[in-house]
Amino acid sequence: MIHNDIQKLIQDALETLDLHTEVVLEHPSDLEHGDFSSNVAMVLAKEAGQNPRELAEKIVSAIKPNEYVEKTEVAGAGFINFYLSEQFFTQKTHTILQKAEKWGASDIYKGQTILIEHSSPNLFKPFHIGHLVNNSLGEALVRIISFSGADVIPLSFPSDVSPGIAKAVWAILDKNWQDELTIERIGEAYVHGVAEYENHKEEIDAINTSLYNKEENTPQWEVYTKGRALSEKYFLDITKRLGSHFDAFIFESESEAQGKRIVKENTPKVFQESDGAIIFKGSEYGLFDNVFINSAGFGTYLAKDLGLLSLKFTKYTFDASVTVTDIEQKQHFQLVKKAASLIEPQWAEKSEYIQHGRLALTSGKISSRDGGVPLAEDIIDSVKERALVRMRESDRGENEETAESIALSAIKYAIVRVGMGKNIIFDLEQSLALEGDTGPYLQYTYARANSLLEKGNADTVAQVYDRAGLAITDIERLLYRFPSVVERAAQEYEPHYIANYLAELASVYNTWYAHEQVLDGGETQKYKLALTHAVAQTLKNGLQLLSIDTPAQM
RNA sequence: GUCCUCAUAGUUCAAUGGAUAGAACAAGCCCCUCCUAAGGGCUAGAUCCAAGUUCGACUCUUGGUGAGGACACCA
Repeated sequence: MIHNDIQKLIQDALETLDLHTEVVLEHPSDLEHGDFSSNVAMVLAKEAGQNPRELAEKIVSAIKPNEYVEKTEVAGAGFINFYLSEQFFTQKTHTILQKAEKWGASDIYKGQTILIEHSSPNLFKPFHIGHLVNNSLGEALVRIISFSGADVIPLSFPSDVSPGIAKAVWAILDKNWQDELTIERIGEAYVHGVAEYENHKEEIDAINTSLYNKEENTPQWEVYTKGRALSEKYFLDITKRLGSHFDAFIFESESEAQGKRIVKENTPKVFQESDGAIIFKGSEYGLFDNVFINSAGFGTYLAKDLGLLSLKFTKYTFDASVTVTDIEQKQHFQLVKKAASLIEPQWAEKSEYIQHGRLALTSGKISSRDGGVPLAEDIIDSVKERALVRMRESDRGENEETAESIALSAIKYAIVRVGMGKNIIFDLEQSLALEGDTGPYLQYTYARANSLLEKGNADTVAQVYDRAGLAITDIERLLYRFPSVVERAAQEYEPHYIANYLAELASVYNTWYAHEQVLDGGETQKYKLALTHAVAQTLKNGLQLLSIDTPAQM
């Protein structure tokens, strides 16, 4: 790795000067400042009693020459900047083309099995805009961590028993929809049930009890099984449309039974009885008290999540369990994890709960079937329509499949470009635009590059070494960084590093494209095509990690 | 009330304790008789407030202010 090589060069230089510190090496934020930069001189200046710039000069003159380093210079307050050589970049372009779809992969998680839980639906409730956030980030993490060498098991945890479901089931019966049930009607029924709960409390609670107890051969059970099947199919359809698949499902009904058992077995050791319910005194650990088993005898979502955690361990063997959820559940999971640690320490040690921000809407131009939160499908369809309009206006014509891919890319990219913890403001007009820092911009850049490759006979580029005098481009200064960006995203569970990197790469390439004619028939054409190919490959691999397609044309 | 997040151009987001805080959208202007104008170029515009730590703070600490969330039988 070039990073380690340069680190070693500095380390060796420091030793000859009898200086000792950890060498921090980073990419300067500005490409003008070189390819790598170190602040060692500034760190050491005080204890060495020297001016940072003078010390930096001394270190620089002690650095041995290296074939991949063109020049080393002192800049700013005492930074030592490294400029890589033409030879390095030329070889790198070749490496990228050789590695092809493996370019950017690493083995940092090699030998590890990681369970990633995301996109857990509430059956009987529609898949709305919030689920899009969870799915996009969850799916990106699945792909990134898997590309980094882990064996990933994507898992979903559908809620199939809850008072909310009882409300929907009651409403279906109330509206007499059981014989002609559709997914739309289930959505409407849920809204109706919630609204009518206070007026039909006893009936609905009775249905809830009967569903928790799995009382078959009742009208509600029949409606429930029918609705549940429809809901599951709907979930599988929408997640498939979004590009996700799951290797495992654990249902809440199962985790509720398991969680209840564990809570009872650990009362009063870990849990206490209080007002007819069983609670965990989180307040003794700086958290808060809350109910695990309610006074009706059913596990709450705390018991369900505890049960889920234990079921993961009985069903699978893994090194880490990662759960992707909304930030509003942060304290909920702290409580679950604390209780788990008191029962079986490894449950807590091996589990990690990561949160993404909440999603808020600014302008709500998209119609919503239940009048509240916009549904995932409505949003996708509405962006897709925009893409189709754009296609009609251009001379390349309409393409249904490409429009779908563009719509998904606009939505996913808007979500995934933002850092994990932060709330996401969805301005449907702006976030889902098709221009600027968007998914379609990256796809467009790819399609453009692809078009050049087709015209320029790209088959030969894999053998290209000779840059025919072409000066080092900013494109190359970014390209070789891709694997380290992926690695950082994988280690920190932060897909947005990849999104931002790809946007920067695309921008630099587009600038170059506007000033340089690739297919000029001259000496440099081959290398320029090789570069184009390397950019296309990097965009493709990176977008793939974000679950965004790269249409050949658009 | 207690606890947890967050606060950067008009807007939506970037920025491993580093250099002149970087983009995009919106605004104004320019570029298709050359490879995809969903593109490129130029102009203007920001770190909530106050202390502190540090050679260096958007970033760390403390105290404010503002927004969102969690806090007993919904998930």
